[in-house]
Amino acid sequence: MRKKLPTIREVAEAAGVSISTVSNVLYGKRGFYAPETAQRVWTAVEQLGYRPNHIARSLARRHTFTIGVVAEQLLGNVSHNLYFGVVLDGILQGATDRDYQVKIVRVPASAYEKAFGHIEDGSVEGAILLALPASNPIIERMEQSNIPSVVAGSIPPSSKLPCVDVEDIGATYQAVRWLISLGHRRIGIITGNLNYWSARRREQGYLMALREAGIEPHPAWRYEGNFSLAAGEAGALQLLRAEPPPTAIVCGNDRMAMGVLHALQRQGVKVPEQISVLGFDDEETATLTSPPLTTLRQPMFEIGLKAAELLLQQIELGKRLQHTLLLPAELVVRETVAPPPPDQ
Amino acid sequence: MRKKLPTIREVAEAAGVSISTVSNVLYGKRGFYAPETAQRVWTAVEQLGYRPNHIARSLARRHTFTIGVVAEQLLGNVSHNLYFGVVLDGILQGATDRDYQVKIVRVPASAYEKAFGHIEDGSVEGAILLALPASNPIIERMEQSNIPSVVAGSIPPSSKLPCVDVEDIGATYQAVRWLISLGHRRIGIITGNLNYWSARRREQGYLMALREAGIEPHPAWRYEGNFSLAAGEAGALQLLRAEPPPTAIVCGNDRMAMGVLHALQRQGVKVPEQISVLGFDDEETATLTSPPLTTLRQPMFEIGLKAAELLLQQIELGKRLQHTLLLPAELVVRETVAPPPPDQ
DNA sequence: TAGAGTAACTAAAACGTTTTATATGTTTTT
DNA sequence: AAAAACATATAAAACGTTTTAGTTACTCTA
Repeated sequence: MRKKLPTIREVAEAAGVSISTVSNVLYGKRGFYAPETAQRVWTAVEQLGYRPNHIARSLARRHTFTIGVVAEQLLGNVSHNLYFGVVLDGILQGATDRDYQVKIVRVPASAYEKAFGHIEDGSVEGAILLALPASNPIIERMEQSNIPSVVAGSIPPSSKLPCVDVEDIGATYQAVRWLISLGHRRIGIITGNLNYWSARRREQGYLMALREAGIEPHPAWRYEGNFSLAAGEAGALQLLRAEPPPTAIVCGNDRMAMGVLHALQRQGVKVPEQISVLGFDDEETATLTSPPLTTLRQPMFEIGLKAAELLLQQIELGKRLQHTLLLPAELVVRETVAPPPPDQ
Repeated sequence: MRKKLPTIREVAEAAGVSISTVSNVLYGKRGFYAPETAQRVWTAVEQLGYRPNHIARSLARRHTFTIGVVAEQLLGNVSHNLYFGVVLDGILQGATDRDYQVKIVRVPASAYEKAFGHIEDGSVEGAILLALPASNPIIERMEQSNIPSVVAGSIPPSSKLPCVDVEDIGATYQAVRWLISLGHRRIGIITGNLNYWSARRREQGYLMALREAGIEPHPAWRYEGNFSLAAGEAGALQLLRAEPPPTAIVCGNDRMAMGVLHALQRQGVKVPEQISVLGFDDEETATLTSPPLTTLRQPMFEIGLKAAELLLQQIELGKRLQHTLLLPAELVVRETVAPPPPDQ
């Protein structure tokens, strides 16, 4: 079905020159050619619709101009909502800006060896590990290999790989400090899936702020969720059963915060009068909850963009940069946070 | 930085055989080898950690085992919410199932020629056009080329390309018939961005049902949106100003339906008592609106999966299949639709 | 007027594979 | 004992480029 693409040989023939001439004319630089010759080459190229074969070029130049993106899954049960899509978009931007192409490989933990093959088969000059859960063996595999790599999002702290992420700890720490300054003392947390280090880090920031204020975190104020709506609802119900219940709930992401809001509303608990709620991400629909969600905005697109840039830098410099870039999160104040109700 | 990967030549040397022997042993089939020789090859492979270079193989076999995914952007202003991510996940699934790799190329309408180069450079055996707006010149470009292609989602009806999509027209038609059967006569619509044919088709289904029931669509009951929250809000406000206003509003997607719900609530309009609202997509958060959104569920993952399968079929059969696969949408009845209020 | 220099172009090697055609022994058949 | 068949292995061409190292034919220079 597919017509064979014209090759450089056919162009050379059509223009009555050698193939080296074609190549040299096409990419300038080497050698000097008579304008008339160059013209003949160009018209032959035009006429045949010639386009250099990327595979052959890659082989000859030992340069594929392609990076890989490694993700466990773009979406699924552990709904990281739109995170993957947006970060990926940033990566794509960063790569195409520098004329790199992007191959994406899905790495189910169960088939990581096969997936790793798609990375280590010479088709890719480097890879971005996109928000992988700590359980995925591909992380260690990539570390051992000497393929230039950058992590975007969640990364185990043990990893030596350069990384671009949001400033989870600091952002949560600051936000919880703010809650404390409003008068909250009983502050609960619904974490994301702890298999993701971002979830752990957000909890860490929360704990830092609590400890700093001399508040002992209470186990009944903690629920281990998984970033899903349902986890938010379940978590809210459980935290409500604590005696006394928390006056504020910080959530590992917006999705769970929405679940919390929903559950609280059904229980007749007023937000923010009785309980304050804090999200993370700033999804588009965070403006739509009632009341609108106060949350920490994560610069997803930029994470992808910067990760791509950092990777390309490494590739071009030819050495591993030990670099960690933490982008700030922005506190977006809406209406789910207020001072706690007066104690009775 | 990156150690050179071991080549087949080094393996051959280590095993004391020729490179043809290594290749033949590795991929079985051709020739017959003494078990002892084969063993030597395998251990050499093992020891050196040899992995065939995908680029070189592609060149030699005239087969890249790679497909391209062409999208304008994964997300952005025209927030197609999580659509791209989920469909892409399906594509990835379908491709990896058959051991194909996936290259993804972003095609801003402004730079479509350059992007097209990434597809027509021989690096890809076929392409999936992912939910492109009609305005993107890449569509026509792909049609003219003879690269096997499949459209996933939105496609202009003029296109001859095989396509996998949700059954936009039928689903909307049925749903609007249902509204009519409940007693609605004044039914409004907030369309998606008409640059996307899916938006047009949904409107078409709506019009079919209206005309069939002898209802003349009223221009004041129509708002041209763009799939965004804000468009939903704006649309609702405009439709409310009609005299008389519609008793039901069908929306081009859930995002806009959420905007509608929000605006209606602010205006003190009761849903579904005074106005019914219908969405499209069934996002996870559709359960969370108040009241929970009645909507048409679109099988996004499956669209991607089937598109990939169809493309691989075409590639392997070597001919263009003139196939259009429309997957059914499922009506998910929640609480935003009810019979219209009695006329006064 | 020989050598050096230069302008314009090209042959051939290289990239790392697959695959076709062939070589080299050994065994079996006639 | 020659021919055929078989088992095992390999040389070399091919894939479509880039790039290195030339070559050829002029034109200067001394």
